[in-house]
Amino acid sequence: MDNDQITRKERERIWHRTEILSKALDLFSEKGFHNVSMQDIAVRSEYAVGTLYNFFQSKEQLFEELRNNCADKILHVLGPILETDESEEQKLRNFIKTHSESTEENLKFIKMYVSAYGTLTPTQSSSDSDKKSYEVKAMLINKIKEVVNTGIAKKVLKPIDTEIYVLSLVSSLQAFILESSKSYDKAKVKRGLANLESLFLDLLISK
Amino acid sequence: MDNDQITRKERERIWHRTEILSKALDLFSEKGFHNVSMQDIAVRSEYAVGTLYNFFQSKEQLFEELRNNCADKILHVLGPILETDESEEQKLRNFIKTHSESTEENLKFIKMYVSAYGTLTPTQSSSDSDKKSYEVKAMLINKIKEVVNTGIAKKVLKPIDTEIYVLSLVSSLQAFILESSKSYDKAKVKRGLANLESLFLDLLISK
DNA sequence: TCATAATATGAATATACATTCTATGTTGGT
DNA sequence: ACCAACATAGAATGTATATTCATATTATGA
Repeated sequence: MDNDQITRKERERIWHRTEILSKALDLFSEKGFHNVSMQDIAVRSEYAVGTLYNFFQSKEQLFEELRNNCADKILHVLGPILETDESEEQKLRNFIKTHSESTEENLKFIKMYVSAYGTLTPTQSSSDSDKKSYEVKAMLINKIKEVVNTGIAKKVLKPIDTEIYVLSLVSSLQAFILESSKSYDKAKVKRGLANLESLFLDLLISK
Repeated sequence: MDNDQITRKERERIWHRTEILSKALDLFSEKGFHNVSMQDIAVRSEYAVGTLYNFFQSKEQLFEELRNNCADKILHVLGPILETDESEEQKLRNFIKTHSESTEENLKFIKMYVSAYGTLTPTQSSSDSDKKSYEVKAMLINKIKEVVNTGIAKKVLKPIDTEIYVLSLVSSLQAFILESSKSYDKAKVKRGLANLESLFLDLLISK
């Protein structure tokens, strides 16, 4: 129980927290923020309502934590892909492909986010607690723009309107992921993403 | 006051109804379904809360009516564009271009819808009252698919995965409209749509 | 002008939660 | 086994807001 090592109690507490977060995420992604009550979360996570408040200040705060986790995870998975030393073309291909793996995990986040705020495309910062996940999204979008712009500057990609291209790419990926969540079929998702890839890459590569 | 002509009273009643609907639409599109109270609608429309219930059974039902109006309007504007006797290419171009006119009007609907359900892309019928607007959207998407497929069959368009193409086109248009709603600048919207048009048409036309 | 019907009103009621609080269990050290 | 310290429980409280309803206002036509 010395002070630089975490106690079992602390470990358990953290574990319980993540359990609650995980069940809450399931619920939020199924029904959306407003249609999930603390009661619901309590039942699903097999804790009492009061107990939830030992872990989280409020429903808002619980939700916010999920949102931030989400942002972190997405940035962590997708960010590095755009920073390798491969060609711009390859970076973009990898970026799109990766969505088939991160989908199962991130789908819930996407759904949750979308169900609460309506869109994943950055909008005027809805509330204020929103900030972090908003920044993360903006950051990611900027990285993609950068890759495309660099490619264009190097003349390995066709010159196009980067703004529109990236908006289109990102929204298409999101729509696709939401769409595939209906009937989850890994093979189908792979195929769809491959098609999306050739769709969007054809635009950038002169044959 | 004979029975086949509408009385002034009835006309007024209808007018009052649409006034309420219009103000409610403003509110819903600004803040989303859950963040607007009947009180809010009453104040904005300059009626008392109780009066609203003379016109609508419930908040839900009021919202549902707006949703259906929305679906009808969209279908009415965009449907015919896909049914002219122009070339498939031209139909698609017109479809995209038309978004710059219908934007101001439809933006509110889109925002309202999105703020309540998270996406405009058809998903599994969320509730059940959703049915109509769901069907309308599916119908529209099918029409676009048909146009693309016909074009491909006639060999005037390049063969691609229609499913993905249409999903991508529609979601990009929506994202773009939401995006442009931030800073409303008609010229910019036109330019953006022109770029989207060439983006998506390039994919279908072999130079 | 008055009686009646139709509308509109907003205070009162009902309901659905978020949040708090006290009682009850549980754990780990002695 | 006993005692803190801590964790859990779920009933009680407070609040926001959808919905109702008794009353007031207005319109209609004799």
